Amino acid sequence: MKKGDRTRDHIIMKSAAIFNQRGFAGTSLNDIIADTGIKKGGIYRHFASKDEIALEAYNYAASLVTRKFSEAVDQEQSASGRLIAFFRVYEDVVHNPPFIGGCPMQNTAVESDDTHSELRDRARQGLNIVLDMMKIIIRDGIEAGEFKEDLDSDALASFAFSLLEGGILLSKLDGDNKHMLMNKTTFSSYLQLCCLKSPQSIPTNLV
Amino acid sequence: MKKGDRTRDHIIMKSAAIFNQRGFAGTSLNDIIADTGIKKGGIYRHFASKDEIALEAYNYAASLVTRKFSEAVDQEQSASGRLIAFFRVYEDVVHNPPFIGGCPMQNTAVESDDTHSELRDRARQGLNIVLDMMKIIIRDGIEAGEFKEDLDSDALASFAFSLLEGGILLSKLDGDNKHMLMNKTTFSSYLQLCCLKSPQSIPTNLV
DNA sequence: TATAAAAGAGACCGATCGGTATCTTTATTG
DNA sequence: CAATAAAGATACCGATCGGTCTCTTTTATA
Repeated sequence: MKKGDRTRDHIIMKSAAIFNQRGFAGTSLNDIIADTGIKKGGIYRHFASKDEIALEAYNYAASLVTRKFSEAVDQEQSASGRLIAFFRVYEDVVHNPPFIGGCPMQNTAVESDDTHSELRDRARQGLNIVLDMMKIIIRDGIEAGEFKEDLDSDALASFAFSLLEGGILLSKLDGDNKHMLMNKTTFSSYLQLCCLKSPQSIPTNLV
Repeated sequence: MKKGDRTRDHIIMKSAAIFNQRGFAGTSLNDIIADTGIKKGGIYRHFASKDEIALEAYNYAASLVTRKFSEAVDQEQSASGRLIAFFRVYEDVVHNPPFIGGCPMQNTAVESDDTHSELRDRARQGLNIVLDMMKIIIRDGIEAGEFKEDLDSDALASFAFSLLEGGILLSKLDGDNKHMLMNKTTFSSYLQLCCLKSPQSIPTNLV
């Protein structure tokens, strides 16, 4: 690996942390210069524009969080355990998030929604990656007989992911992990009471 | 009402729409000048700084959404109906949100989380206002015998609001209201199956 | 309606924005 | 180790940033 490639990676990693905390518009090249210790001429040797840095930075942060999701999911055997694993990744979002600044998809989505179509598209990709992970887990759970057969995998995936992202929002804003933890608990009981086939399942005449 | 006060309100209303779409850092005074038709000198006669405009703009947008929440809640009699009413306000978040640009609390929270403490404090106030509204509804529902007595009002309020905010995030990013609608449906069935006391309540030995 | 006060336009301020061109230094490779 | 290519620093660019000042116009009041 050449020197230049290492520098490029260094810039991406550092700027990802800044972008994820201050946003695209809220981050200036001087911020990146200050954090990387590399002057403007050095930075622009590796990137054509601020946009290119931001796109690469998002990819880096998002793939890192996705990897942590995968690792947490792989530690669980049951489908419900795997769904709840996503919450474990963010259980200390206030002081120890999987990536500094919180969820890259959330931060990027909210800012770029009405402003930066390229970044928004990346965030949309990230959304679909996580939703697909969840849907596969749910369908596997149905096939394995853990979940009820008429379970709507799309609805449950959106439900779980919304709850996760909403919990991140509330806990970060409040400076207290309690919202995340309560959501995890409530979601867990929802899975047991409404999604499991047996033996904790509720009578079918009530569904 | 004097001319100046009307102008001030006009600036607040217009800039609230811009800030809620492009964010604080992503909005320049020239954007506000372009949208209001008032030149810089005219604007700075009514506000001391861009920060002051943003704070007033947030107050305006947030109070408007809060009013729509109240109106929707007031149309329902049951506690579960009132909780679901919050979702109705955002049911067409993609094309017809209660305020252009989406949820002001969400947009402000995500951007100002690590950058602008004054704006973050306003967003935090907004969070607590909505959570308190929900908690009151839930406690009233318990007292009225609609909800089970051991229901955790804090947990259910965080749960409902997280789901709402997460649904807004997913639907806006995806450009499709389906996430919001699915969340509303799933949450509705959760209320019926896990929160109602009777007659739809589930057997107590399963709770 | 005269007059003072309020409101707004327009020019201007230094600082910073993203980005480029040139020159020096550092790695890489024959 | 020499030659060359890669990498990075420095200085600079025009544009725009938030904000101020002065002067004109409009509004409200006596």
